Amino acid sequence: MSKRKNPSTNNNVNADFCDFLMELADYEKNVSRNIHKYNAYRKAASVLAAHHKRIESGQQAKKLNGVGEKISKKIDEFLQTGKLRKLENIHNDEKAQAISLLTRVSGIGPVKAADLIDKGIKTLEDLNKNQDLLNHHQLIGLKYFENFEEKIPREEIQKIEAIIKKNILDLDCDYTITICGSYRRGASQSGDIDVLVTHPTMKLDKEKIGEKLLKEIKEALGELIVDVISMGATKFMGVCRLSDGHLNRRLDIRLIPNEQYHCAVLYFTGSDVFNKNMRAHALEKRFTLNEYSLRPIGVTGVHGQPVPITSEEDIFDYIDYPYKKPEERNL
DNA sequence: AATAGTCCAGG
DNA sequence: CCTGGAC
Repeated sequence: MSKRKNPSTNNNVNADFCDFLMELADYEKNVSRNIHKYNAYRKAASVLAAHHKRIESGQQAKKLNGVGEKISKKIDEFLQTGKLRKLENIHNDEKAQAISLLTRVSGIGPVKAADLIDKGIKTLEDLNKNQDLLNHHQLIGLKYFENFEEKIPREEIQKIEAIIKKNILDLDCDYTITICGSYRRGASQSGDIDVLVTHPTMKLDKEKIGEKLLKEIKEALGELIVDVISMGATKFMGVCRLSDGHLNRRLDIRLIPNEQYHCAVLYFTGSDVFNKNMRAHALEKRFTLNEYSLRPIGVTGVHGQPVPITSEEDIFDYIDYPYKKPEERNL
């Protein structure tokens, strides 16, 4: 997923509130470094986005779970004046603006951004002149700054998918490959490409095998891969590009042990809200569901052994949850 | 009190 | 080992 994220904005009658709340959220995370305020603003934005009636007053908003006194007052101020003093101040604060810019570079977080600004580095040009201060990931983030903020059209991912599948299956036809994320849910564009791979020899007990397989896979993709951000035993993070006329795209590849593949595909397909709902339902049925497994919870509260899963549908069946196709998981 | 938890880089 | 950052 890309670094810039906004709450589902199609036909959202409260979008203007959500916009300023999300901006305040980013400010709290990146500048104030207050993760709890960040979460609070995001929660308020998401509950407002889900509310299909236009909010007419702070008092109305306050009835929603996640909106308290402070945000309610901000909504009143925004309704009355069309702006927020707090946000105006932030816009006029040079340092805050510089941090907001620098943290848009992949690999630069709030700590690194503050450190750079202490050294007088505030713009992308400054970064370009001081590349010695950046690690490998940050250099790639800078190199592809504009590309990484562009959405990827579905048709392009389809082409990349075909190449990835062909190359990996040529290597060994026993691989199973699934592109997850919003692409699997049918989205017309996505922020990045998230590939899950498994192989019959990838068993839970023998972990060692992963490093070799992942390197082989990366090599097999050849010139599709234009940069590597990180590469471990189970996860590759990098950059890919189709040969002509295309942008550089974020690509992640994860090697998953066999036993966990369907749970991982479910998890990485999302959406976040869908996962949360499904996990809550699992709990009601006394199961615990995560990215790795589905396990029963005994009467004593002890987690049992993972249930054997042979398909994504299995997971739904076990917990009596009506099966939803990936396209129906866009919550 | 606040969502969780893991992977990888780098020091 | 720990921290930062991404997911």
